Amino acid sequence: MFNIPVKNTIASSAPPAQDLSPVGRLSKSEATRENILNAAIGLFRNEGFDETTMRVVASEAGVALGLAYHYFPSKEALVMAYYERVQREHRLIAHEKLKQTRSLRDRLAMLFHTKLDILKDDRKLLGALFRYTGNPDHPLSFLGKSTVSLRVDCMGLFAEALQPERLPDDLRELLPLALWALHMGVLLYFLYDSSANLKRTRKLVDGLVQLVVGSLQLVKFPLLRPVRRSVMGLLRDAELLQQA
Amino acid sequence: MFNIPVKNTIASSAPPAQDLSPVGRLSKSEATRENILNAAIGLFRNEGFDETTMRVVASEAGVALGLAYHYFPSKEALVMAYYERVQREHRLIAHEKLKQTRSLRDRLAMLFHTKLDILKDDRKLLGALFRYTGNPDHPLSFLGKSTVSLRVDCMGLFAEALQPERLPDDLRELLPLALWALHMGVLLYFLYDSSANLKRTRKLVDGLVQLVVGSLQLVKFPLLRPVRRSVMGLLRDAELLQQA
DNA sequence: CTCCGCTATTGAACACGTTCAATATTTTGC
DNA sequence: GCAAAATATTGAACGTGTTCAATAGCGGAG
Repeated sequence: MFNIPVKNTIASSAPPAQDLSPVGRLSKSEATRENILNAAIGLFRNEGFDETTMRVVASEAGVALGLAYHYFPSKEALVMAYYERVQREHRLIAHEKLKQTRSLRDRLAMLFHTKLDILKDDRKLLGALFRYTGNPDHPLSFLGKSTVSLRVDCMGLFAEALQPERLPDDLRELLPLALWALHMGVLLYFLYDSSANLKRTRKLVDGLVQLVVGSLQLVKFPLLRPVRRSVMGLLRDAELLQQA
Repeated sequence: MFNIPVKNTIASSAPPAQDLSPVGRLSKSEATRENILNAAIGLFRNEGFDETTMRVVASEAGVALGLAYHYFPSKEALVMAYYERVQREHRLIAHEKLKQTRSLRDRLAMLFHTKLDILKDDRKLLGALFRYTGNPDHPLSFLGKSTVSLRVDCMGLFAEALQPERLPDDLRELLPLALWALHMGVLLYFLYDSSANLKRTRKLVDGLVQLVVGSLQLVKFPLLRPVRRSVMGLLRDAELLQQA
């Protein structure tokens, strides 16, 4: 179900045909799409998501209302497209920095902090992402089936950060999921953080990472293997982890 | 701030003129409100939240569209009113059962399971509650300021369940919040649980409760006091717990 | 009883997200 | 080059949540 973080490496190694034709390397259709998305992101950022109407998005992008719906099935889909960009950028930045970071603690902290760097001015955008949390079947639920790839992508980064550590297999399977969940919690906290420059969120991240790394030492202890087994069993039964 | 379930008792102790006139002990205005709410809940349950229009709610309740908005500021407010009912019912049932339940494990499990009993057919309703998770300032955000009393109420039940246990002070302060958060997580899991009769959610609850009670034994261990202190400090800094 | 103020109630109007049939433009097959 | 198929683009129309000015009904003061 997951472990597909190689996808784009494949794509970038085999350049497609339209690479030369229109502006830059984007086809006209792709350019229009970007246009609309950029207009939307800018407006959402400045005016807020609810305050921005699709009519204004379209007119800001210089196209008709209907065209926005040709490229994006709904207003929230624009936010999801934004988040896909965020994720892509996060992967690019983080993947690079992971190589240069020695300790697990620093690697994890870096992953959290770079994500916050990307999102820091986009609270209003991020908030809209949570709108379908309670609608399991909605294509934009960030817990739903159709957003698997986003989760996998993020978990892949955490797995990479854990790579050099000596870890029992069960933890290596469990931790990316746990860290992804923690990371979602941090994003939620960030949305509610009114302190200047995300001071509180940053501090929380440092504390949590410290705690995670500390607990990890404890949990790796072989004596606790049966406890880990029962937790893994619980999560497998709940289908939060793949069946062994 | 809370503990105000006496409102109508006051009304009935100083009998005004309408005491006999309408149904039960409800004033006409209260009856209309209940009418609209009941119509809404029924429709949400059967047709779904998004599928139900306010016009249908109003006509089902036998009133004009505008009147629904006189009693409820928005469509989602109907769901919040529903959830307040749920919470009240949960308190009534659980408070009673808490007295008859001996072990902590059983008390916690009972709290979770009775809540699920109440909600089991209302997935579609519950889902709408999560709609404003990402809007900190929205009055219906279940993490926001205006819904404090709901959280306090729920945490109170957990505190009550922990009452007879011998616990260090910090844990007594921390656990209700932690259990509330866990309980929200379980509700979210429930929304995504497609197994028959919530089988998976029930099993998850039992496993989690077991895990919580088990960990509690471990965490109570005096040797771990410094760890607890640092966690408490982290949560206080994050203002997730009140300043000491 | 009558007038006044208050609440309950109405329904038309508005703005917005979304749909869709129609039109313009580009691409493809020959 | 040209017809045809595919794609891009338009904007009017629809349904829905929400607002609000206007009306009805009721309870109490004089």
